[in-house]
Amino acid sequence: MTPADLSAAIVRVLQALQSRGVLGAGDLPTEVVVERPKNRDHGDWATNAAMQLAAKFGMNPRAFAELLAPELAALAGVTKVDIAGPGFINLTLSAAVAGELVREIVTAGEAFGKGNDLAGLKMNLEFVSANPTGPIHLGGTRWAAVGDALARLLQNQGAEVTREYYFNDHGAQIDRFARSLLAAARGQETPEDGYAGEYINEIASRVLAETAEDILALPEDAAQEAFRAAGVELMFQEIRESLHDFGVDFDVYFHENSLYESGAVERAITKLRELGHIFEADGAIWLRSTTFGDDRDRVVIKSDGEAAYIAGDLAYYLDKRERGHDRCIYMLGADHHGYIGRMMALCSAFGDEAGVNLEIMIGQMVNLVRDGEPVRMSKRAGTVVTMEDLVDAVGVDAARYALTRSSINSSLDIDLEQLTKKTNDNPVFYVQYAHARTKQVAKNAESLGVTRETFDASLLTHESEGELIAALVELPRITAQAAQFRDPHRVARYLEDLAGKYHRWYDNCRVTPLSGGTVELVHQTRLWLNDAAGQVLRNGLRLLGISTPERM
RNA sequence: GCCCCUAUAGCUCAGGGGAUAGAGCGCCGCCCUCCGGAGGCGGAAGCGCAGGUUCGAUUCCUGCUAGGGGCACCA
Repeated sequence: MTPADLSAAIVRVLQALQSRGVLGAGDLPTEVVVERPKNRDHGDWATNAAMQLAAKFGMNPRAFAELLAPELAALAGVTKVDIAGPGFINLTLSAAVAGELVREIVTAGEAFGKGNDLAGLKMNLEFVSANPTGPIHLGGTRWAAVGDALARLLQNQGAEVTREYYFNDHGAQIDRFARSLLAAARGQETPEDGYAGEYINEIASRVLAETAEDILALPEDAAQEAFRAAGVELMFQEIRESLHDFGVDFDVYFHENSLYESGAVERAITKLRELGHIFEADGAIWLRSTTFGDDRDRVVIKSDGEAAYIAGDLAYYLDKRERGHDRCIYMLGADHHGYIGRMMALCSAFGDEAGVNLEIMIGQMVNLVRDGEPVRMSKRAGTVVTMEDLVDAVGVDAARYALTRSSINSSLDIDLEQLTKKTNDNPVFYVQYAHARTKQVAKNAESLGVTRETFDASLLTHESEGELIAALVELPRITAQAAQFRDPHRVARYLEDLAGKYHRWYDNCRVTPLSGGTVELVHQTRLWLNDAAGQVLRNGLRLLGISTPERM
């Protein structure tokens, strides 16, 4: 019996009480909170239903609980019902009923933990979208790890997810990039507003080496254009490779430039004009975004005839929607929070529902720390830490895990030296080790003749077994919640907790008999529990995009 | 000036209204007579300040303080 089952059972009891007239008229909830009490003495599960509902029926919580208790005690598998504190109802289940879940987990296998909260929804998740003017650094690496995990979580709830990367290959910054390459190729100093760094020199040399014609002999404009085209392409390849090595592959790499080439920008503006949200002033074309709560109207086409950045955003959003995406999620860095107002406004301007069809997640910064002191990252000083640097230092799993286990609302400090020197400190190993241990235990058990022929849930009576089972059955709730709140870190924290419960169980309950002992039913049954733990750890790690080694 | 995020143990962080606030690392003390000690057990140690809502607030609201990040006809 899962907590969800218990919740449903309690609701049925409430309905029965009402239909018998024991309970007066009033709306009943469709589910009640059933959770694991912190204190083990309070039973296996607890509900605050009486406290939540008593006032509605004009009763005090304890009296309400008294009404409910005998009915709950009569449920199959419930061995004890207590009323405690202000009106908590504590339930204790028989070991057999609790343990039966172990068989369900093993039977469900990889499907355990899946849900269908988002079934039928087509979702577009845009993340990273770093400019192709340099390698991906720590901030982008965070979104890569979190975004990919979130995509997995949304898919896990039945959504059809498109992972998308918006590739800003249009505009002034790209010109700066091209000029920087050209200068580097000529051995000149970096332009005032240009990009510097070893990678600029490398790309400049590669462009020279891989282009047949002599670029440097071309007129200025043509030379710059040649470096722009080839340089962006090389940078793009590098970014895509880094991401791939990081375990993140996008379904769509969308080129901003294509919006201009295809006329999509024009179409988007025309559509908004028809809707009455476009006006002209001071020689520029504006979106009247203040109609939709933005704090100022936005220039779409500048007075010099060039498109402002938001022009691309308009066309891009429209394009996503026309491709059939019900929900468009943008993951942006904290430096883009001022963006939310205009983005929501453009969503509304198209007649969509802001916050539903368009959703923006703002993630805070990643800082580099050394010996507890913040390290100022500077492109010029060459102290920018890239995705590749991080992976080289700590490996993909540790990097992804470190970036995923915290809420994106918190800024994150990464101490590269600490992660480099003492990788054992990283909690990912604690979780992966637990998984590897389940594999090793199973292997030993099999070699000692412990089979899976029999499973008798009533034998799982040790306290650590009850704790472990209760944690295992939480996976579906955790993954559903993580998807709903867009919080992959909940899965990581859950796994750490689960790993601890598994290690504790391992220390208390042997799957294999002591030498000289005989294999008994309890050993076979525990092998099932061991398998279930391995399965849940595996399912959880996969949702985070972390590997599941069988030995470490 | 306005906007966003944050403030929980020595450190890095969980905790999306419930009972005695958790984990990892660090510190102190234990456990190798058996499935991996990358583990387990015990201990010291904490909700920035002030109000409010609630039966109940670390959680929700307001103000204050502190830290981080933003406020373009840049992209």
